[in-house]
Formats: sequence, structure tokens, C-alpha cells
Amino acid sequence: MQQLVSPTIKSCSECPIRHRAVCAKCDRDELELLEDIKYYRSFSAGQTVMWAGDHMDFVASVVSGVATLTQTMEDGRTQMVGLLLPSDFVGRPGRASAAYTVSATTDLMMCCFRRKPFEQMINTTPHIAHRLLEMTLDELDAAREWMLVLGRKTAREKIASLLSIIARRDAVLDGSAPGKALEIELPLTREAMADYLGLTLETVSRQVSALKRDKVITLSGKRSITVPDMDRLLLEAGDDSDGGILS
Amino acid sequence: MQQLVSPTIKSCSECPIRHRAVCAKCDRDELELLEDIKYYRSFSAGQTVMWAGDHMDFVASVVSGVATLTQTMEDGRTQMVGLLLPSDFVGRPGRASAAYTVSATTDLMMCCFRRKPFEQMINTTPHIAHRLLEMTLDELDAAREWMLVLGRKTAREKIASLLSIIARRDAVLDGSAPGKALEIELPLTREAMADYLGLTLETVSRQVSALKRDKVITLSGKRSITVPDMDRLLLEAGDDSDGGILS
DNA sequence: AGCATTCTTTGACACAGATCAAAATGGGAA
DNA sequence: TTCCCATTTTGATCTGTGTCAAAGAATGCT
Repeated sequence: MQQLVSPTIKSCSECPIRHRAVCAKCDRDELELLEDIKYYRSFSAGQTVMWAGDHMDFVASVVSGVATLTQTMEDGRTQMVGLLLPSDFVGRPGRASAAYTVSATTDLMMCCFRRKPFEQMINTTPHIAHRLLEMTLDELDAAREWMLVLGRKTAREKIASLLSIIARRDAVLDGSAPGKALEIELPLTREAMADYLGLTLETVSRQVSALKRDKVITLSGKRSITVPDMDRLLLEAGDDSDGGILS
Repeated sequence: MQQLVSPTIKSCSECPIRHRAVCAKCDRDELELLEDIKYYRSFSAGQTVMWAGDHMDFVASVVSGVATLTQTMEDGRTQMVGLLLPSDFVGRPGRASAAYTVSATTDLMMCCFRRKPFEQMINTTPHIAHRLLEMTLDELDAAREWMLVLGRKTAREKIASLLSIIARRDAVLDGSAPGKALEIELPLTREAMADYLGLTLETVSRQVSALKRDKVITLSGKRSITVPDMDRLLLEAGDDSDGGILS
């Protein structure tokens, strides 16, 4: 995983408050408040954190690693509905069963909060509730952006869109200069990419190869990708303006 | 539009709080609070309420009629990302520009709240903030459910899924007996359905005809559909259990 | 009523992506 | 190193949905 430390980003992956360019709300006192109801759980790559329908007596935030939210039909067709990165939030206050299957795609550390006290805290601490609303609205925007990708984009555009998202996130976290070549580490297998994009893994592989052949990306090993020209990639993704699935 | 009145549903489409089987929060005093910052706007079928990117100094809720949220790429490809029914909420506290294009698909009445005072009210009235969070989480679930539809379902399953959603909503509002044949009024053109499902209007037309041929539905006129057997329709939609895109 | 316009259906054909199958690559264990 | 097994790539073929085109309904206007 990329380091979260950077001059411009204050990350607060240990509290349920997502990081921001400047996270004004994440002051000491909030962490104190949470201190007595939180505990940590770690998972190794490939493990399932919970199955859809499981009873869930906690909410959590990702401290490190990558996890996925997926939905599956009886016949096995699978769709990823969310990608959880450090500081992302899982679970729903007021709901005792998991709506989606959560899986660790890399080694994963989560910070869990017992649900009941967490819900109480929301009620008594308005600005945490407010922050939670803001995060949920961001996720809703991301989900809707993804609906456009799933419903209307070609396989090549879908791949480019996914790479853009990951590249943009890394660029923000690294604070790298705009216009510079970006190196990104893919935290997903071809199959996971396919599940995210509503494609088959064969199509994913073919389109990744095509983007490599057309010099939009360079591969070193199987999971390490270099993007020499971010604007070119965004063009391939069919994104108007700068996209912005991650706020 | 269907009447919202029913023995079991208390609707509160005039306040920004979505209806529920029993809407415990919608008491008189809240409406009073809102009284001085709200105003009404009406639109006729086909009108655009606002374009993506427009400046927006209000948030609103749908009083009557149906509206859609859509996203469009430069080349014209369009994806609907939300269907707004009476009592649904539009706009985002803290954001001054519209993220999506909002269009009236039927004659539409909206109840608008000036953004600044509305935001203040959220900060001073915790249970309205709480209600807003709950509504947003419901929408997020709906969006994610739709990601499965867009990414993994066949054209026939997509049509069946859309009809299920509309049928289920009507069934709830009518309070009709389970197992009984349902009559639903489609508030969407074939093109709008296509935009929702990530299909072309020709494919939508063909699949609707196929479902009619196979006696899953009956058409009377072009927009009026009868579902003799709801379980059969859900089966066609490929939904495990009862689906539940609308909570 | 007759006409114009918009929406819907149906047909013929093309193509993107799925499916089935097999080979190649790479990383980890001993 | 060498082998083993996961993952990925590549190939051949098939199919569902898109595209292009035209004919039919429905709706509204004069």
C-alpha cells in the first residue's frame, strides 16, 4: 500500500471520518471520544470479512489495505459495488445485517466500533453525524458515476475509467506533480477488475493489453502500471472534464 | 400518478422527509419549522428542471409527478442515475452546483427550500439531519442494487427488474393484497427506460414485447401494464429473495 | 375530420464482448 | 535453482445487443 503521509493530506483512518485535503474536523477530542468503543481486526489477502446477510454488531473503517463490496446472484454472477480504501467506512448505523459481502483483496486492517455505542455517539455528537452524511453523499456520487461506466461505456473505456480512479487517488496521496508520469500498483486481480466493470476477465486482459500496445499505459510485472500521460488516459475513459469519482 | 393516500401510509411529501409505512418523525412542529423557507415550483412533462453544473441555491423534494436524474457524455450517451418519486429529495447540502441533470417525465410539483437556511436547520435540528442520512443511505443501497442490474443482468432481466421496482412501489402505496394481479402505470417512455437500463430503446421494445408474448405481463395501451403474477416477474428479474431496491 | 408529430414496433444485419479452450507467464515453496 | 499452481494471455467461435431503416400506432393541433 501507498503511504498515507504527505504534506497536504491529513489522514484520519483510525476514526470513522474519511480523509480530506484538509480534514478540519479530525481533532484530538474526537479520537478520544471513540477510544473506548473501538477495536482492531486484521485479515489476510483473499479472506472474506463478512458475507451478505451476516449479523453485524459493528461498523468499521479501513485502516490499511483494500477491500471490496460485492453482490452475487444465485447463479454466481458477481458485481462489485464498492472499493474500500484506507479511511473508507463500512456498515450502516441502524442496520444489524450486512447488505454486501466484504472481502479483503490485500492484507487488511480494520478499525471496528461496536454498533450500539457508535449509534449513540452519532446522536450526541452532531458533527460526526454531519461528517457521516457527507461521506455517504460522496459514496452516492461515486456509485452514480459508476452507473454511467457500467451502463454506457465500452470495455476499453471501462478499463481506462478504473485505472483513472486508482491513478488519481494515488496522485492525490503522493502529492505528485500534475503532468508527471504516474506509477500505480493495481490492488486487484483481473477477475476482480472484471467484477467491478461488468466484464469477463478475458475481456479485461485483452483491453489492458490493447492499452499497453497503444502506449496509453506501460506494464512492469503484472500489477504495476505506469501512466505516462494522465490526460490521455482520461480521454480514453471518455470522461468529460476531470471525472471526479473520488471527491 | 397514483394517489398517495392509503390507510397504512402516512406520506409527507411536503417536507424533505421521505414517506415511510409509518413516518414517526413527521410531526407538526417540523413542518412549522420549514414553513418560512419553502416555496413551490411546478414543471410540465418533458421540461428540464436543471442542467448538470447549473448553480443551485435550493434543495427540494418531489410533491407529485416523476423526475429523473441523468448524466450525459459529450457524445450524447446518457445514463439515468436516479428516479425521483413523490417525497424523494434532490440536491446536496453544502453543494452549490447540480451534479446531474434533473428532468420532469410527467407534470411535476416540487417543494423547494432555500439552501442556506436549510443547511442551518440541519445543523440545529439533529433528527432532520438523521433522517437525511437515512434517506441518503437508502439511495446508496438503491444505486448499488442498480449497479448489479447494469453490470450483470441480461436485457430481459433488466426490463423485469425495472417493472418490479415500479410494481412493488405501487403495491406498497395501494396497499394491495399480495398475490393479486397488479396494474401499473409506466411513467417512462421507452427511451427513458433504455437510459435507465443501459440499453437502446429498440432492445427495450423487443424485450417488453417478449415478456408480453410469454404472458409475464399484459399491455393495455402503451403505458399501462398488468402483472398477473408478481413472483413470476421477480423470477424473470433474477432477483434472489424479494429484491428490495426501495427499502 | 385530417394532418403532423412523436413514440413504438419490427426487420435485417453488424459487431463488441462472451464463451470455450489451451498455452504462456510468474511468483512462491522446497 | 526447479517445480508447481495461480493467474494471465491469446486464439477461435458464438451470441446478445446495437445500429440502421422503415413501417405502424398514438396523440395533439388546426
